[in-house]
Amino acid sequence: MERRKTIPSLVKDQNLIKQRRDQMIEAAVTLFIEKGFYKTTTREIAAKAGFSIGTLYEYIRSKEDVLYLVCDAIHQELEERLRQAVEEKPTGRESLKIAMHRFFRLMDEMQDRVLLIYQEAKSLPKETLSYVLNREVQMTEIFETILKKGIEDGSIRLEPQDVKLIAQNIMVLGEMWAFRRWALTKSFTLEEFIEKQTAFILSQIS
Amino acid sequence: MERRKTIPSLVKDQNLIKQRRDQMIEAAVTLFIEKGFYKTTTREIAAKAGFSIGTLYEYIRSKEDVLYLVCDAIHQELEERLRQAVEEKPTGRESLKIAMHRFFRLMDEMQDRVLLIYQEAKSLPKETLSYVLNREVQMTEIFETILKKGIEDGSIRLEPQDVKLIAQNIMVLGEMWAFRRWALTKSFTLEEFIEKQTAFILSQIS
Amino acid sequence: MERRKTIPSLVKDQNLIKQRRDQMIEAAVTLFIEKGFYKTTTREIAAKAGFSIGTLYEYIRSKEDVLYLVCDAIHQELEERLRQAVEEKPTGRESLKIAMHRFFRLMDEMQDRVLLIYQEAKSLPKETLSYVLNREVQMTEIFETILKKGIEDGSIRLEPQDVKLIAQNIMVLGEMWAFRRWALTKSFTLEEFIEKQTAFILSQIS
Amino acid sequence: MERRKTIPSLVKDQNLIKQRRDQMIEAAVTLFIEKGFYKTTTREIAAKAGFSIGTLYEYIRSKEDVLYLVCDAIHQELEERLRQAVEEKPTGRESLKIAMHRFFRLMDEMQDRVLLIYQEAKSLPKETLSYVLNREVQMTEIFETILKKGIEDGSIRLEPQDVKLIAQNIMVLGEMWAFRRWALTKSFTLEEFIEKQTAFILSQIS
DNA sequence: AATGAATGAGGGTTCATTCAT
DNA sequence: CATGAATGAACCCTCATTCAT
Repeated sequence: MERRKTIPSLVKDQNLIKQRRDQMIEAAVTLFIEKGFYKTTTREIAAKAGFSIGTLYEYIRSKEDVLYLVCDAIHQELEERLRQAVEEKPTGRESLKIAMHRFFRLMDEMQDRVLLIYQEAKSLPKETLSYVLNREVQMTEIFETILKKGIEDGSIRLEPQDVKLIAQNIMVLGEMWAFRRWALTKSFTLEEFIEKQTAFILSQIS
Repeated sequence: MERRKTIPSLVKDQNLIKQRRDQMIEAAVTLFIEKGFYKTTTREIAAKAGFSIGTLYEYIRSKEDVLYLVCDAIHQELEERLRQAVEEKPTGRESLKIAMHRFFRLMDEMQDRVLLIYQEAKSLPKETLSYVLNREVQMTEIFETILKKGIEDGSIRLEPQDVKLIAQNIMVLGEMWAFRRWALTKSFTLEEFIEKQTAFILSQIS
Repeated sequence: MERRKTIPSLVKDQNLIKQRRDQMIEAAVTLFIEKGFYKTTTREIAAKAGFSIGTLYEYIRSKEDVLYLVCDAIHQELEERLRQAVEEKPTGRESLKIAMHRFFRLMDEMQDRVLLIYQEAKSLPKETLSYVLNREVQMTEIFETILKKGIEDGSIRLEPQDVKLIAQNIMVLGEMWAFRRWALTKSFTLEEFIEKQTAFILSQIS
Repeated sequence: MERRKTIPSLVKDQNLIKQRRDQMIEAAVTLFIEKGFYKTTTREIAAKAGFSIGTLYEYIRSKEDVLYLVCDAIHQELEERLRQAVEEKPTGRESLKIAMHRFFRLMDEMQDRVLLIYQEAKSLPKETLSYVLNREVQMTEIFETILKKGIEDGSIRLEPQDVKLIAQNIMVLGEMWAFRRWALTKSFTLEEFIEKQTAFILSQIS
């Protein structure tokens, strides 16, 4: 499995690296969402981050590094918050219900950033890209784990070979809210959407 | 509703415009898939299309026009082929089944181009973008129509207010194959995927 | 003395040449006044003249040829109308008075075109430029002739060696109305201006 | 009144901005005189100024900015040197005499640059153009002031409403030497020209 | 460690001119 | 004689990256 890439920096102080990179990620996220990766200049990122272009390049090697840091940070947050949402409930089925609700709300809250990674990640160098895709897999695995638990405890009825597919379906239906909110909000509120999609999935696995 | 944009050309002969634009679309599709919109130069497009950069600009005003033409052409093909796939079957349920099968295979065949429009359309000027999004809506409406027919003839059981959601779910599950094939093919063949997803949707409307 | 240049044409029919060139001069004058020589394209000239770019190049060899034709036409008109204005009066002094009045009014009427030749003529190829400058000389000579006549008939008192200078002063004061009308009209009407400047010149030759 | 435009620069160091812009103005003046604004490329300006094209654009936003800087610098020098030439003499009449002499010599010395602003200023964007025209007005006002002083101290006899006209006549007769030197030098030396024109003007206001 | 001036390859676009029809 | 599609050199400008201070 692809592991997290370490972006080299000319600066030694690890705390400083973290601090400066956090600044630049925050700046870049805003700018990338607003104008996209290609139309954002490194100068703009540096300016918004509050330091000079020279300093920017002390902490990264290329503009693509910023994109990687941004994608990584978003995925990080996404995954972290999804994991927090996975509460231990008596049954896998209950866990799944809660997890899906949380996940869907997460997609709503982080809509811009979700869109960002899906639209700009392709601009990453091939090697780095595969790492980012792997984050996807890991997130899906969270649902796989819940599903398996449910199968074991009997609260979920599902062929083992279909676990992956259902997990991916959940992911996709969640991302759907981020991608198609402009169309969906015409007919549903977020809560209605969640209710229905959760019901659909659950009906699948009874 | 946004209607199709007409891109002005310096050339008057409509047949020639169609011919040259077809050439340039074909060239651009290949290049955009390979390296993305921003990393493709207008010169490369012209060269691959078989004419000079000057000629390219006789038929478009800007690079963004090429992107629009490309997105439009892909959507056009997508929609056309989807409509062809919608056969008249005795029941709406049967129609849906066939349509979904065809649609999923279409997503497989046109994977690259589907990815392309989803990743690059955002680079279109705002106004043009809304036209492209509208094509999405129109495609979804094809499934809505089938669903409604099925409700009427009793072969599909579904609350009318959920028609739109199910239609969108179908679309999303189809696009899923284009977006996540790299992950899905590890577990399923296209046919298995189709079988399962169709069953998933049908189980929801029985 | 530089003589009028003949611009070669691929077309043989002299009447047609005159007709087409008149069309293109009229179009070009408007466009050059509006946007200047460099910002006007040959395509625009052809379009405004009512024929195709191909046809344009049947009657000239280069864009500079159009500029020459335009400058020549304006000078032609200028000189012609100035000569018409030079009436035979009993004394040179009277002739001068009338001629100046007419000349100043001419500068008012043809302001745009006068400005045009003074601002764009410099873009002519060197050789052609000297011909255009020569038209200036010829116009000045009109006033020289009148002055000399006045000296002879005693109505004008002026050292012969100063004839050229006074003639040029008259020209310059006239062109002044074309160049500085934006400032002059704040203080004077055309008639006031003429009155005063004529008096100014006449007072010098009494 | 239009005030001086500030051209933004990406560089912050004000001294550096002045230094680099001086270099670029010097280079541009030479080139513009030689080949005109449109036939001079930004690369040529950068090269002649001694830096790269990238550096050029650190100090200006567009080629037109260079033209503005050039026009501004020439006008600046023109006005400065004209003001220096305006010595305090006992009478306005004496002041005027001296000022005209100096002004005419200035026109001789700066002939090329005077021609340059008169022929290329029109290519400035409208807004900027009006600022440049205003410099003209300010220069004319120098002569207006002297004339008024002469009227007050009785050394100049002139209707107040004609002050502006005479001031402009002086300007025009001076510029005449710049514009028509090619014709005038056939008959006069600079000193003769000055002598005669000064006498003409003075005879007007006695 | 931070700065920001300098660089120049490279991109999108224009437009005078040609030439086959 | 007229047309207008094709050409490509050349232009202006951008911006990621470097490096001396």
